[in-house]
Amino acid sequence: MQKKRSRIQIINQQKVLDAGTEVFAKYGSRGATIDQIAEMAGMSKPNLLYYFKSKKEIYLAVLEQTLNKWLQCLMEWQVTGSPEETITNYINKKFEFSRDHAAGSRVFANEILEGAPILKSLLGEELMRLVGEDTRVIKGWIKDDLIRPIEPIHLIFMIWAVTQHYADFSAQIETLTGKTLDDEKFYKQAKKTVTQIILNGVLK
Amino acid sequence: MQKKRSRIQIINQQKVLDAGTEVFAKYGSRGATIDQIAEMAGMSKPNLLYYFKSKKEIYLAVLEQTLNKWLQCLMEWQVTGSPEETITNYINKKFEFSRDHAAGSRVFANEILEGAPILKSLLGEELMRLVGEDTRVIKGWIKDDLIRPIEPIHLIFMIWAVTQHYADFSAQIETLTGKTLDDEKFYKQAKKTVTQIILNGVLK
DNA sequence: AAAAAATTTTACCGTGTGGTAAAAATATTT
DNA sequence: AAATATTTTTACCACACGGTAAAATTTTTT
Repeated sequence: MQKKRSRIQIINQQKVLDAGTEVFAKYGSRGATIDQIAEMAGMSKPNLLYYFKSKKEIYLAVLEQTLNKWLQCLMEWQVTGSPEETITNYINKKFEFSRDHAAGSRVFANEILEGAPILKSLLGEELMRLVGEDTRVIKGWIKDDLIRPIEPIHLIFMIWAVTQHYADFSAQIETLTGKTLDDEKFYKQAKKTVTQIILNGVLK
Repeated sequence: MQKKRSRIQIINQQKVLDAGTEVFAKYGSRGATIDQIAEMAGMSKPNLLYYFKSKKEIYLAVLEQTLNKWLQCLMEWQVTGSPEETITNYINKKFEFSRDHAAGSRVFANEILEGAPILKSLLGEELMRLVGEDTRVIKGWIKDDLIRPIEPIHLIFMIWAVTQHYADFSAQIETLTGKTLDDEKFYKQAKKTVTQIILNGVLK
């Protein structure tokens, strides 16, 4: 039986989550410090610890928040129409996520680089199930002769890899192109090229 | 005028670089600790600091070692034959790198997530030049009507993204498939699927 | 307006971490 | 074998970092 969160609580907890996302995205759960997060959130360290009682608790909350958004993204697509439509839609969603939750994507990247100790248990079955579904859909397409015979899991990885790349490695991309996904024109160009190559790559 | 490095020096410096690569790969330059590196290298912290006088120095040495291997990989390919041959060869080389230098790839990933403060200056021009060359080659192919008209830079990013994904996110890949690139069969399957999709994606 | 509850600040503490000094031990050269 | 140079260990130090206690302040309720 939880008491209703006060106005200030709601605001400040979100401030901490936002700041935490930025800092964890850059330095990972180990490299990030409470002081950094507190400063970015615009409050003193003890004040921050009034809302989250430890660094680990902030990290877990950040991971969970990001996770929910990510899972939602993965589930939002539908096998409504043709493979072409479905894949296009899937890539769209993933690109949108990379643009709108770049920091979150990087928090994930850091967590996985650390061996995914938390994500493994947080995601566990859930992701396996989702990937299983996707694999089955793709296998169906192959059986129905709608796409070339490829190993489904690697197509999924390809799409994840490429879309996440634009979020996770934006620092590199920016040095090389001067652009990020925030640049509308660049965003569309990247999405178009990737979609084109993957579609032509798998469609018969 | 450097004095000749002793037998023990050569062995132990390499031990530190190897251990450093592993630890920095997991926790990044900030999250990694000298103690961790020393333990993994099988020596005491002061002993390690006898060979490298600071954490930063270890990190720079690790980055540089990895960078050289990576640049070599990027330069090893040749525009000898057809786009098909060339791209296949390029993907091959990148996959090989991901398998044989997975930890190094992760060190890079961490560095870029941190904003690439060191890599930016270490790579600077070099990478720009290399990418510029690749871009020009691809543009040539398009002009000669050998491949579809795509935006070259995104094709390059795609290949980097996918190949690096298998090294950087191997923890995730392992939970989902139970395999890594060390598994010969999985390695070949991944390479084959990725090559197939990209070739079909760009070839006319 | 007074009382109660929630929030923020100040002043800390123990531990982890980067790094050093100097003695002890080991290798190498003479 | 003695002398010298190199390597390793022991014993530290200062500061960063995670976290706490309690007083001071602000907000909300009565």
